[in-house]
Amino acid sequence: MSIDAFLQTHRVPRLSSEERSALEGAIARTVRYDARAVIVRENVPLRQCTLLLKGFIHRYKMTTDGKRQILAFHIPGDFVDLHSYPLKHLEHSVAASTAVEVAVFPHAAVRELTAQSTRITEVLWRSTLVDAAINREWMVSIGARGAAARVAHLFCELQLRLDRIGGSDRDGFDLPMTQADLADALGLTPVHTNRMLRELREQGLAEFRDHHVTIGDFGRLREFADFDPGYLFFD
Amino acid sequence: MSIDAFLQTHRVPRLSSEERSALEGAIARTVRYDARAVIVRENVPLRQCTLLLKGFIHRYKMTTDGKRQILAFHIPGDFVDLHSYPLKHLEHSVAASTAVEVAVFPHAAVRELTAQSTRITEVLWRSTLVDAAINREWMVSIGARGAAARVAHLFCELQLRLDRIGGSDRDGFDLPMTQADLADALGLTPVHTNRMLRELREQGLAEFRDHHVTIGDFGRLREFADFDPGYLFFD
DNA sequence: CGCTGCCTTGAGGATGTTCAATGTCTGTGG
DNA sequence: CCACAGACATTGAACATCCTCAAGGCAGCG
Repeated sequence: MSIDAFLQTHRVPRLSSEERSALEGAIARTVRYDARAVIVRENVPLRQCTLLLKGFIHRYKMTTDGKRQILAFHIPGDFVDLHSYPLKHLEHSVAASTAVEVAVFPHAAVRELTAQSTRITEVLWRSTLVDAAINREWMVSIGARGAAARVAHLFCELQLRLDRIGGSDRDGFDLPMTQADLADALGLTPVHTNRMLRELREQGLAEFRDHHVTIGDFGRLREFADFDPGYLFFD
Repeated sequence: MSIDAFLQTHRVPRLSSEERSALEGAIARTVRYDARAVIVRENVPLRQCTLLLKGFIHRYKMTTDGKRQILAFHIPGDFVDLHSYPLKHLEHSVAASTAVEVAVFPHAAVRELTAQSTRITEVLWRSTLVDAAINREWMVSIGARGAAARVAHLFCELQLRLDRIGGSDRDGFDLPMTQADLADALGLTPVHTNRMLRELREQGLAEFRDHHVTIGDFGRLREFADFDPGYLFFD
């Protein structure tokens, strides 16, 4: 049952129950990490991938002058570093945003899965490519959208992704990051992120307080953010 | 022989001559496009992928208010939209930067390849993930590097990628884009890009003139740009 | 010629950053 | 129970970076 969220996130193509249990069977073990623990360090050879079961994870890269760019936020059901299977190592690091529980898939088990079923292979491959599509949309946000829209766009994305796995509540969702984390994801400073959050709040678009995002009117936020969910590939 | 550049870009794992010819055999035909032709339009169902043989291609996405973010530049040997195979359609568009020649791989042929050889599958999967790694590095550039370093970083990347396929010359490489194209890739305005190019020129780091980039001292440019080629996965 | 596309430069302004100070909350140790 | 430290949020003021608007230059081309 531990891969339910993964399957919800990637509905296409549907897998048979044999395929589902083959996937489940590839899990070697589950592991817990404390908040802020570094799960994968860049450039270290890897022999396993991790699927996130509980909590939040982020991926990031540091520049020489000490700036951190957060590359992705991951929620339960995300195959956080499946791309380490074809790549053998990662060029960025992976860390726990909160206390997390992950399922470990040894590369050897992934290899067996792909040898046995081209359908499973396509589902796995596809999931790495949806991550890439999200990366690209973030490029658009950081490169071409103003700061306030950038914050709003991230909130829209997380709302929909969390909806899909039952991780949201009536009027928003829990977001365990700090404003400084958001800033590093959005290519802004913490100070300016704070001001943009105030603007969203004053305009009644969204509020971020006590690690919870409250969205009054999703349609209005979506329009403000220039948000089109197509890139999430929920088909 | 048309996939030589692809194999040079993705040296690992090495393929047997049977695997190479299987890859070659999956090519249905080659097609030419004029400069600026749109090769793939976003959200249109696709039944084939294109491998770039000659010329330059870029991928891009438009925002509602008319800004264009260029997501990637492709050079010969790049499997431009292989990710359309697992995804079935793209969330962005693909266009020819110059007159180009591409090899067409029907999705059905890719499916046969993956059914026959897990090694080929891994090579193809890997190539889509190297593209994603480049996307992530661009996120770092746009989000965390100053404008001048951003331009320099792009030049470093293209130099190394072109070196690998024999597309560079002694002191630089041909780059058919306009300054406005570079601007849209870097998240800058054309005016500011122009000023950053002047700065690089005045500092003796790099010169962009007549669609040619001349790099005096790669080491110095690399340091200026905070460039680390690890993300290109040339192992 | 007189377009058109692209590059270049200047001046002024918007957006986002930096630096610094203050407030709040929480956990910790005396 | 209180004092204190640390992490995070918030605000102001000055500043840097990058953008916008506008004009002019140059080359290629019908």
